[in-house]
Amino acid sequence: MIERKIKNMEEFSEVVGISRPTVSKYFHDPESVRKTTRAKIEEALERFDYRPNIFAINQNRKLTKTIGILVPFLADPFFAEMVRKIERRCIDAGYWPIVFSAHGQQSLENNALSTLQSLRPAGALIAPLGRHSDFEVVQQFAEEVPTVVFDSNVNVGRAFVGSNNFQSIGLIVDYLCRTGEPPCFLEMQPVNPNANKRRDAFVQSMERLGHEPRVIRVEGGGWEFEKIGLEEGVRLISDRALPSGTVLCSNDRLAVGLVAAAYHKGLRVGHGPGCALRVAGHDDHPWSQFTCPPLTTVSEDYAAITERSVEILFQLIEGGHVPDDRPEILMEGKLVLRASA
Amino acid sequence: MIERKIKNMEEFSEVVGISRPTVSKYFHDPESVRKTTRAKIEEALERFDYRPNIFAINQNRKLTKTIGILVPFLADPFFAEMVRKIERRCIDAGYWPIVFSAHGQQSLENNALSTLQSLRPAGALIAPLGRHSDFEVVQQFAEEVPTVVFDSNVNVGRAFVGSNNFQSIGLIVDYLCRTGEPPCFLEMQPVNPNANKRRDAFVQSMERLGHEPRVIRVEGGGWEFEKIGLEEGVRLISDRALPSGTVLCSNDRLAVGLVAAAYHKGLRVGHGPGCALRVAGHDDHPWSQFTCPPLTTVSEDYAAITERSVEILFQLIEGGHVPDDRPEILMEGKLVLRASA
DNA sequence: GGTAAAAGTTTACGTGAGTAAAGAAAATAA
DNA sequence: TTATTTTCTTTACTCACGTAAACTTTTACC
Repeated sequence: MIERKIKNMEEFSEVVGISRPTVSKYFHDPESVRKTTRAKIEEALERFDYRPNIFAINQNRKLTKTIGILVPFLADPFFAEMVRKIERRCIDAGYWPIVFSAHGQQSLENNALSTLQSLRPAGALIAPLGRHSDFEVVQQFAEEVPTVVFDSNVNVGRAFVGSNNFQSIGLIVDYLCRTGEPPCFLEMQPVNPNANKRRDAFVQSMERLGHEPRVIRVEGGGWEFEKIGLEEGVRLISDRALPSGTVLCSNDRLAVGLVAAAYHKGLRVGHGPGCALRVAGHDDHPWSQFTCPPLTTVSEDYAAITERSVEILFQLIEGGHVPDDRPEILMEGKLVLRASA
Repeated sequence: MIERKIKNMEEFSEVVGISRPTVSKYFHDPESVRKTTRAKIEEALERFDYRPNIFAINQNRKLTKTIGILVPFLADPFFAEMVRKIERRCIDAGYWPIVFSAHGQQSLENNALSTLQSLRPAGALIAPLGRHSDFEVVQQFAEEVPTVVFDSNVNVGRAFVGSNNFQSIGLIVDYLCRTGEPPCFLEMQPVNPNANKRRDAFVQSMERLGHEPRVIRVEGGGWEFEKIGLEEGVRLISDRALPSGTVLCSNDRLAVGLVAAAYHKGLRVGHGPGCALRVAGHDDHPWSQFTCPPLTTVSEDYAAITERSVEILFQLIEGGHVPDDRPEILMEGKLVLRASA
C-alpha cells in the first residue's frame, strides 16, 4: 500500500507530480484547486500516508485552524458534555479544537490561557471560572484572541452565550408555588455569575408571586457540589433549619446531594402523599434523571448553547458579521417535570 | 511593566543581554544554565512578557514535550477524573499534556490518534475504546509513539496499567456471599476487556465458593450505561427475571441505573430488614456515594493507576529503564461498604 | 595563581511549511 | 481561433526556533 516513506510536502509534491505551493494550497482549502488537481492529490493521499506537519503549518499561518476550548472543570459532566458537542462541531467545520480545563483553580486557568494564547488560535470558546478567575488575565486573553464566552458571563470577549436564568428560575418557581408550598432557595458560595443571577431571579420571582423569598447559603467551596449538598443537607435537616418543605437548589448537582441527604435522614422526597420534601434543581444535568426520585429541574439547552457559541465564533473568525456591541445571547430553559417536586 | 513588545527569542535575548542559543538552552531546561544567567533571564521574563513559540519549538526538537492523552469517553466522570490527575502530573513534570476523547466512536478515536501522531508527542497515555477500536490503527500508533495503555488492556503499547479485576471482583463476591444471598452478575454488551474479565472473575469466584454463577446480559450499546441500567432494570424487575435478590453490576454506572430502576418499581434497595434488593457495583465511581442508598462497590485506585502510568511513561521517554516485556501492572481494589449491599 | 572544566558567544545551517511575485500553461468565453 | 481569465509553476524569501562547531570567557579547584 504505502510505496515510500514521505517526509515532507516537498517529497509528497514530487510523487504527486504537482508543485509544492499548489499542494500547500490544497491542504489549506481543497476547494481552491482545480478538480483534476484535487483528484491527483487525493489519489496520492491514498497511496502514501502523508500529513503536513502541524507545527510547521501553524508557525507561518497568520490564522491557524486551532480553536481553544476552556472550561472551569472538565470532570463535571455538564462541561464534559458541552465540550463534546463543541469539539464535534469544530472538527466538522475543519478546525482543530483543543481542550483545556482549569480544574477549578485560578493558577491552572491562567496557565491554560497562556498556553492557549501561545498556540495563536483562530478563536476561543471559554467558560471562565468566574469568581475565581484572574479577571485581568482573562480580559487580556480575550483582547488578543477572538473569544466567545459561554455559560459563565464574565464581562470579556466579543459575545456571550448562556442560559436565561431569570426565565428558567421563573419557570420553576412558578411551578413549585403553583403545586405546593413555596420553595426556599439553597445555594452555596457562588462560584460564578450564574449562581448570583439565579439567586436574584429567585428573589424576584418570589416577590412577584407575593411570597417571601428565603435563601439559604451553605458553606463550602470547590467543585464537589454533591458532597456539599449531602453534608449540608444532612445538617439542615437534622437542625430542622429548612424554612420550607420545598427546596429549589441553585443547580442539579447540589440537588443530587440534597436528595441523598434526605434519604440518609429518612425523609421521603417527592410531591405525592407521604412525601416530606420536594427538591428541584436547575440544569437538567446528565445525572438528574437517575436520582431517587428522578429530579424535577429546568433544562439548559446544551445543544443550542454550544451551537450558537460555535456559530458566533465562526462568524468572528471568518470575518463575516462582526458584532461590535458584545451581544449576550440567552437561551430559554424548559421545565423538566419528574418525581422529586 | 511591559517595556517593549517582544516578537521572538532573538529580540528577547537582546534585552536580556545573553546570546540566543543560551536563552534557547534555558527554555529547554532552566537548570542547564549558570545560576547568574538564569537569574538574568528570569528577571527579564518578569519585565517582558515573552513565551517561545510552541510551534517553532516543536518543529525542530527531535523530542517534543507533548504528551498525548486519549480516553474513550471524556464525559464519563471516571475518565474525566483520570485525565485530571494525569494532566496535573504531566504539567508538574514540565510536559505539555493534550487531551483527546474518542467520544465512544471508532472514527473519532482514529482521528485523534492520527492528529496526535502528527504532533510527534514524546509519549502517549491511552485508554482505547476496546471492542470498538480499530486495532490496527491503535497498534500502528503504539509502534511509532512510546505508549502506555491504561484502564482497557488492548494488547498494544509498551506497558499496561489497570486494575486487577480478578482480585476486586473476588473481594466483592466474597463479601456478598458472606452476608446474604449469593449474587447474580449484571452486564451489558462488553465494551472493553475489563467487562469480559469481570464476568470471568465473577464466574470463577462463584465456583470457588460453590455457588452457581448466573450472568445476565442486558441489551444496549453505547456509553449511556445508567440509562441501560434503568431501562433494563425496570424490565428485569417487572418480568421477575432477576435470579437473585443480590445483583453485582459490571460497573457502578450500570448499578446507578439499577438503583433508579428499583426505586421506580418500589423495591427497597439495601441490606437491612425490609430490603428487597441488594445492589453492588464496581469502580467507586464519583457518583456512587450519592445514590439512594449509597452504593457498595469496589474502588479502583484512580490515583495509583494514573501515578504508575505516568511514571512508566516518563521512564520510557527519559530512557531510563525500558522494560521490553510489556509489563502489566494491576492495582488492587478495595471494598467500599455502603448501604446498598 | 595557574589550569582544567564548565558555560557562554558567534556563526551558520536545518526544519517544514506559508506566501508572494512573475511568468507559463490551461480552461473558458467570445 | 483568439482573447481573457483562471490556475499552476518557479523561484525565492520568511517564520522562530533547534542545534552543531569552533572559539572565548568564567568558574572551580588544588
